Amino acid sequence: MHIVLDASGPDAVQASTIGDDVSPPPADRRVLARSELAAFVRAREAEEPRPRWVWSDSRVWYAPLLAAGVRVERCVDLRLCHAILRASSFTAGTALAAAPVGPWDTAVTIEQEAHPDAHTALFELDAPAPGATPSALDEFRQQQEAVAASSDPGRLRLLLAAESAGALIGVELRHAGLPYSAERHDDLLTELFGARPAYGRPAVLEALVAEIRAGLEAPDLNPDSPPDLLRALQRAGIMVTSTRSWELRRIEHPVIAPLLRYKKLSRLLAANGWAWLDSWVRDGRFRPDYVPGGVVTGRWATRGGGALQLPKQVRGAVVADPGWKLVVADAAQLEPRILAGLSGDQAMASAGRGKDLYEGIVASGAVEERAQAKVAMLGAMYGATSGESGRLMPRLARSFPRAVRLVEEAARAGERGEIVTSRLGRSSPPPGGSWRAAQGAASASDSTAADERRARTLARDWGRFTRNFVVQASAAEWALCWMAELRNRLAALAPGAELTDAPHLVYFLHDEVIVHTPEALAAASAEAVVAAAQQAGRLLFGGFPVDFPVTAAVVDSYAEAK
DNA sequence: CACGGGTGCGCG
DNA sequence: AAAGCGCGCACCCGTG
Repeated sequence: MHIVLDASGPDAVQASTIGDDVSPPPADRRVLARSELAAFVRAREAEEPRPRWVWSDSRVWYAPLLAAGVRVERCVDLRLCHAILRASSFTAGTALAAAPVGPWDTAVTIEQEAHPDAHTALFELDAPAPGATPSALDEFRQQQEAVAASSDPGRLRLLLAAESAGALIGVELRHAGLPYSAERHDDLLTELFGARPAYGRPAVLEALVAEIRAGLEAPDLNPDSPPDLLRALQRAGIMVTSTRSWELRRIEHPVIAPLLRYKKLSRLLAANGWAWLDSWVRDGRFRPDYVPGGVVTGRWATRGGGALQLPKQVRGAVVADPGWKLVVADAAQLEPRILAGLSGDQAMASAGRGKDLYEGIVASGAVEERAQAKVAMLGAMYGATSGESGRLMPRLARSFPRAVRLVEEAARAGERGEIVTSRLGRSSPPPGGSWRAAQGAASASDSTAADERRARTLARDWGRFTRNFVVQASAAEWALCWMAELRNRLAALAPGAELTDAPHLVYFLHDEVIVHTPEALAAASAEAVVAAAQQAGRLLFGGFPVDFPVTAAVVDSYAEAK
């Protein structure tokens, strides 16, 4: 059963109840005052079977519900599902895919323009004004039609359900927040920089700047300016072509040590210093703005707060509440395992049976050392052409021909300008106009060698993107299934409890999750994490025997895990 | 003064 | 060891 929510006025919501066959008119259709919505949803969630809520955008509809203490089990996030169905090769030729660009394609932009400050907007966002967005019911019907007419309705249904679950989780993560000790963070900063300065650089950084200026005999040097710094280095006889740390690290010169130290410290201060603490941590919680589906591959993005770049250096400030624990879990070698499943490569799957896939590759005899196995796998998935990684490719291809063939074919398709598709049906965007123009110019009768070189470079670049897309996008699908399963299992550990009174997800990082749980349920939460990973593997790859081991550490602080 | 591209570095 | 995928963010600097 579905209940479709539509804004039907500034203060009114229309709720239409429809069955699994979405074509007949709604069995029930009612208009509610917005103030009645939370109670209505709460009541429906208490009945069996629970409905699947169908709405335009989970951030708009779900955040106020959560704020009112109401959780939902399932939804359809029409905006996210629309984006998938528009682009998927599975739905090519359906009415939805063929329709001209419409409001469902631009909804995000409209919201962003109306509410540029997403940080505060989350809880203030209103449902789209009537007329701004066409009927959710109509859109839902068109989406169902597209799925039914697609080449693989089963996989697409799973993808849409997982994507929608992700949308709910994104809102819940923001609502719960990551338990974060501002005090510990402040202690760390104070230890590194001294007391917080009222303005300007902390004394520690100022001293390093003085040391660097003296060492390079450049009294006015601004070490934050790469061109300025590069000139000063070269004047001092240090022949580097950039100011990147890894390049500087190879130079022997007394100025290098303070310079590298300055770079490391100033980076930490700029990205996660006191200013970051002030804007993003409040009441013991870090609340970043997650954007499910924000990356072309279906990975999540973040807007503000930099949640997906939380440096290892500060993870000690992520601490469980008293009487609570963190379950920190990550999927071991997720992407190579995904590749094994995608390609049906039995040899690679068996290399990954048990714990460490890279050790398994060594045991298979393809390479001698774990580090080689890792660099070779990454090279295969990213399209390395040179260096150690490039040299190892033939050996990898000999031992794992199916896996390597799959990524090679994805790369060739991209080079031809074709789209590629993930396990469950997310397709890559086609290359843009300038890409096509460059290919056209290279094959024209009057093309120059430069035209051809440029076209070839662009084609190879795009091939590396599509090569990686099939793996990264499928891994993102696995992660969504993992989290969706986990969310259900955690909810079952404490039926009826409010989100933050029971074990709940507080962090997600591509192949890693953190659960915040009362101590008594920590072991059960850790088991749920592991079981959910196995279920995700079955959802994506059915009976194909590829393992997805996850480590699940029960800890007080994020820094204690691995 | 705002904006956009480039650089560098944090994460997976 | 430092190229090969996907990001976000701070900062610099040139341009309008």
